Amino acid sequence: MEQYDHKKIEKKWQKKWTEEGIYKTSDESDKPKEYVLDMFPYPSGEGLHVGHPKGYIATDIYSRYKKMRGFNVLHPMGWDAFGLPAENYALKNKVHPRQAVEKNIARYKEQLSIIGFNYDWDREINTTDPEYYRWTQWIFLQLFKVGLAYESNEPINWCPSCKTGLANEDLDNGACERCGSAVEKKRIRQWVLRITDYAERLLNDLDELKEWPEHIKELQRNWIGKSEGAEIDFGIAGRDEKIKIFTTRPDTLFGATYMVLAPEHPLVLNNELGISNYEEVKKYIEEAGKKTEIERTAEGKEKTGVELKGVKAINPANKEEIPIFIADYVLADYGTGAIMAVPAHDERDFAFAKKYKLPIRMVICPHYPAPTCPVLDEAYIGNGHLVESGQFNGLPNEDAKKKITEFVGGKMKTTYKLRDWVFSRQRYWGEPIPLIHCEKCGVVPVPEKDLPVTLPEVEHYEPTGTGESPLANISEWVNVLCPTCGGKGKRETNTMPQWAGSSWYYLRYIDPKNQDAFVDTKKEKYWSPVDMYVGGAEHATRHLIYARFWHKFLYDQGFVSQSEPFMRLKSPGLIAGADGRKMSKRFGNVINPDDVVATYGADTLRLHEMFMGPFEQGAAWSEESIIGPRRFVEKVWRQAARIGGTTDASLLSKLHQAIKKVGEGIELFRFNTAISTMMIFMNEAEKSGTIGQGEYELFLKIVSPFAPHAAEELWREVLGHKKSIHLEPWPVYDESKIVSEGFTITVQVNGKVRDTFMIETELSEDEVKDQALALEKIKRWIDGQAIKKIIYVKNKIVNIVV
RNA sequence: GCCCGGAUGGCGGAACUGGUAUACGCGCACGACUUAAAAUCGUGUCCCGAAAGGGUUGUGGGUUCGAUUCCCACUCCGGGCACCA
Repeated sequence: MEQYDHKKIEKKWQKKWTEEGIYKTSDESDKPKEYVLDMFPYPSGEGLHVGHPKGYIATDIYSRYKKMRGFNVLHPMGWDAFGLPAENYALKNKVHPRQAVEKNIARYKEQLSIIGFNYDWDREINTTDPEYYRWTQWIFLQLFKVGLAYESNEPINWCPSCKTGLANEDLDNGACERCGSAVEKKRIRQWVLRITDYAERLLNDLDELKEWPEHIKELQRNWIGKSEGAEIDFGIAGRDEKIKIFTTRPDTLFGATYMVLAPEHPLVLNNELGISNYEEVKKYIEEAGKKTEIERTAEGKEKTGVELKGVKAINPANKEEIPIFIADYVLADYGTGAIMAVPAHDERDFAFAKKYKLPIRMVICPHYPAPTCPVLDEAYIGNGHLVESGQFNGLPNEDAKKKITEFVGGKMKTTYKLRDWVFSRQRYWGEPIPLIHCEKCGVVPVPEKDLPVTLPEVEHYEPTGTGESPLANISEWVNVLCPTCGGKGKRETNTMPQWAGSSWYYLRYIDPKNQDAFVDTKKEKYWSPVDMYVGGAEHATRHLIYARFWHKFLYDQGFVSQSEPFMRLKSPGLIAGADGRKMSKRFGNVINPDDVVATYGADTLRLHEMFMGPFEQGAAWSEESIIGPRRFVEKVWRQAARIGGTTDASLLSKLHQAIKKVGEGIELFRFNTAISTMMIFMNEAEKSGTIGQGEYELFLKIVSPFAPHAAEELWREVLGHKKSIHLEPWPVYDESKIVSEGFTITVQVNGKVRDTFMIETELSEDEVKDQALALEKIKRWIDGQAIKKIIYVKNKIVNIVV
């Protein structure tokens, strides 16, 4: 038998598996289905580093295992290729984004293929393929039809020097990352999706996702940020206008000693209140407008504000006239953009009141009845009973919330942090939004039969400088006839964000070539939902919320059969560079999987990444320890030459333990311990010398998901099997073969281990205790002291308390 | 500031529902094979101690016959969110 040489076998089998089509998925099967999905990558120009495949290796092992367990498995891969990264890469390298994407995809695919993944490439999808984005556009039209898409003027980050909109990500401390100019807010016409209509369901249905990690669900809950409170109108002294505020603490209304509006509050912007110091106010508004969100929200920032002179608000609870301020710590787009300030019971209001010497009135006392209310040196935000609150005095504050709200004619109201989803970009490289602006009919959807609205070829795909998409410059594309009235119309020139294509791609894999529908209903019913979804935790809030939103919408429209898309979710911990920092070209710590495969082989890379530690935990790359998994593969290889005779009972026992534990480990994504179990078996096998062929084959099968190439080579070339090991059933372990070699009883005195002894078979409690007490060492430790009690844990421990 | 993780030998980590802490791997040391080296195999490897024994899972307390595991307080590290009324 030849020596193990990964270079001789890995490419060979990858080719053969493709030729034999062993990874083809059938839509018709009596088997139960299992849909195993990776978050698809966007093919950047940098190529894969060694951290990227971690999740793919896990799903590869998992899906191979599920196939062996008799499931019909769907395990596809594709490309999320629209969006800024691809566009920026193209701009930088002076090629068309399409060409850049094609090149990068080819590179990614090659890199993935040499690791030996079992994707069904017949189902490959690409979000930039018109046959794909046709359906992305179609889904948008369905949203539009029911009123979930609307136009609105939304603020964006605008770099006045580059003349382009910037994502938060492209900001460097409030300035443009590229040119360093201060970034402004600019309002621009945008398409927005009403995701907030789904806030309550997106929140509640998290409870049904039993197999999602709790911390990811928590992230989503915080992102949705439900809070229950009240909306209350404050009058303005001597005027008819009212100012609506939102508060979660209507119980503290009597303690409201001033009011704060966001600088962008419409009543202030339009100077509708007769403010006497408007010049000063205007200046503050301008200052606030210049600041980025980052500056406005910096930690521990001193509160600033300006009083609106000549105007007073009326506290509706006690009719007191109170001053009104504007301050940038109040945000225009949360709640109503106005608050009542209760300095005694809110930390921010407290800090502000101290600075501007405003009255602080305590209306909730922790101890009731309090002889006097203590002087506060910080806000009291806890519970208590009401004081100085008229007829509500003495009520527990929780009970007072509703009562006070009703008393002043307010209403209880739920708000969410979640904001509607700004769904347009003024960029070239995205799906065109399939709408036409008609002079007569307004906004008209492109008829479904005319989809896709394809991206036209342009000479310049750089941003235009006007804030409009480059598509706006192509008049022959923009000017069209209105599909409704036949009159003059103009195409919408905004494109969709990268999130669009990734919000439904998992459905397209089910039926990737369907020309008549985004997915066939029957196939969708069979494959949905995704059973196992693996991808980075950085997508916990955005991608996973957007996809859940679209899925629920499609469910409501009757297009899909399940209300949630992803049943089980796992996030791989990040693989950092050897220096402990994030792998990045910038730090020069990037390890390319191609190099690792060339040196050690794909099987070793796969084992190593899974053996590094718990799957969901991060780890630094270490080239030093990869030799361990490599030695393991070599041991398995060498053992094939020692097949013959029989397998002794102890090795047989280890084998069945391994079958059991490896299966459980894969199910639970505990690959590191699964691998150590296999190593233990191999060590034992080496010691015993020979192994029966049947037993060796069983072991090869459990190794095969981890090291598919070596296992296949041994199975077919060395052992002479005709069909692939990857089509074999998973071995059934035999509990009776897992023979125990007796039990080691630990004897403790007062909880400290003093001795151990073996019992061959299970004995009665009294017999074990007698044996323990008879031990010489134990006798010495007890040394005539009175035994208070003896605790016995079956087959494990005797603890003698003296 | 808030939320979520985490802290175990020289290093990565293991320990099922509270029951012998340090499995497995790396590294290191010694030995076998070899003229030699590599590879491989074997033995050892938490700390103190000659031994008996004692100590040890970030720190300090608690519950328990018994705590890496449960509870309280704190320190440090990683991630997320951020003046959300």
